Amino acid sequence: MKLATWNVNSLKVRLPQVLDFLSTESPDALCLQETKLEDGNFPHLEITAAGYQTVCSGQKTYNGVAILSRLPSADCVMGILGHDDPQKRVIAATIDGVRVICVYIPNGESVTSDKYRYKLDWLARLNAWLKTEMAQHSRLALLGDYNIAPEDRDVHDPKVWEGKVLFSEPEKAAFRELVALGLSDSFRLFDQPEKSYSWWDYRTNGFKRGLGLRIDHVLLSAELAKICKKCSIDRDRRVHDRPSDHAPVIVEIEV
DNA sequence: ATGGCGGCTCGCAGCCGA
Repeated sequence: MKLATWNVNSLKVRLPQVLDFLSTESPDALCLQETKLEDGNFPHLEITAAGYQTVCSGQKTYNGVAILSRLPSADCVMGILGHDDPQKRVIAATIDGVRVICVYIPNGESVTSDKYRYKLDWLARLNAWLKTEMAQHSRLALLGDYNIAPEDRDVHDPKVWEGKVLFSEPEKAAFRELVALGLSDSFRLFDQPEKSYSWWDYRTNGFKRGLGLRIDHVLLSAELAKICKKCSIDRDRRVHDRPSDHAPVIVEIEV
């Protein structure tokens, strides 16, 4: 089974690139973030024609998540249970016996922002909800844009980023608390190239300069981690004409 | 080097992302 996650930064703009990804990678499931589309405008025709079914939870302008899958999905849940949040950031579904949870964790803006407090509160709510999801599903994958670089090696210059949003201690602690639920960062189960990142800032011409962060992750439950065979970042997608600022992350599991 | 980009909108300027 191949699972992938990609913050597309507008599905309207990136649809041709998503269709190309589906045809060349043939993932069993693809989690999308920042679709920026209301559900009524979701490109179901094109996705269906590519051989994929969709569950989506979107809104215009901001946020929006979706899971595309070859096989039908079951028990779809939108949002964090008990958290009445107008921002569409979570969708979960069971696909071929695997609980696939797609998340777009808030950005936080800066450590002094109200949005940063919202981010930390949101992460605590996610953690609490995941406990119940994990109790029900031994095969569980949490994929998405976490907006957290968990370790020094995930940041092009840890000194520059020290204490800043995406790399502050409370955010890293929240990431470790997710791992402490019994999840594994699939990327670090394997040897990886140095300077492996999943996001590069458009504004600083970050991609060409190699200035990136690894903030898109696939966390796997113990049962999936022990049969995970590969995790990679598809950085070549960032070279494309009109690329998303994020690259896809792909995992292969022997299911 | 937090913007210089690139997406969005009851749009042509201002917002937000990370």
